Amino acid sequence: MTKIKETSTNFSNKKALAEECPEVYASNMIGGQWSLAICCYLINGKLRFGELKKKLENITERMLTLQLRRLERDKIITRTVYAEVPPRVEYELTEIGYKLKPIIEELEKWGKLHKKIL
Amino acid sequence: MTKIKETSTNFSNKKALAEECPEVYASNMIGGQWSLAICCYLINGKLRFGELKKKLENITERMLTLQLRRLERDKIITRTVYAEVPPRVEYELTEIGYKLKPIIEELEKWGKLHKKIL
DNA sequence: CGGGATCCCCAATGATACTG
DNA sequence: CAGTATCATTGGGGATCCCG
Repeated sequence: MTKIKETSTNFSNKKALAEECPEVYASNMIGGQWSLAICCYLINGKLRFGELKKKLENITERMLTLQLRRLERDKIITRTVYAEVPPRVEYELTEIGYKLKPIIEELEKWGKLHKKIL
Repeated sequence: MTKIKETSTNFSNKKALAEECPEVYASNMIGGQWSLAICCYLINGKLRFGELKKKLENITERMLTLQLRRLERDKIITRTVYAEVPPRVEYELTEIGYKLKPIIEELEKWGKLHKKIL
């Protein structure tokens, strides 16, 4: 069993801030790393490990595994293992995971806006 | 003059992803680190360096400076220096910086939701 | 196929001291 | 007050190999 650190991302002392500040808390949950990209792809439905890896092109298997485990631990995605040969593992957003959609949409809008003023 | 690295956050190869994916791009801009927290405080109006430092309690001056410089470079905040003694420097969100508000609001909603299911 | 285990490096951050 | 400079540290993430 892989040891997962307590924190979602690397917040040294932002922990205290996150406690009282839901937006910072949320940002710590899905900000940075690959979490958001993974959620973006999963928002259209479940995907297998290999499919995610393909979509994320440059991610290493190690990283993908770590990120998925984090998201699973934080109840944002579910992991379903099928007892087959070869193995099949599917990842899907949880109910609250799907609720990230408005955030993603707003991020998308803003991202497009910001690119223009580059 | 402090050298600021090219990247907004630490995206190794997420760069490619961010190019075609505005939401990931946006997440790279404000996700992680202290960026979002800073924007949260500035959304209510301009603040001085010391005021930000106070609100962010645990941040070091060095870190705060770095984050502010990044945000300034990315046109999310403006930095105004007043030629006074003692010095006064104010930080304020730019137009596009203020447009982060919907994102922050959605993050806040989701954060509160997620805390409940802990 | 979908990982786990190890080794290792460097970029991000902390700590401390100094300054216009 | 609002930084800058320098050194020390650490853990995030890459590379590689192995497994059920």
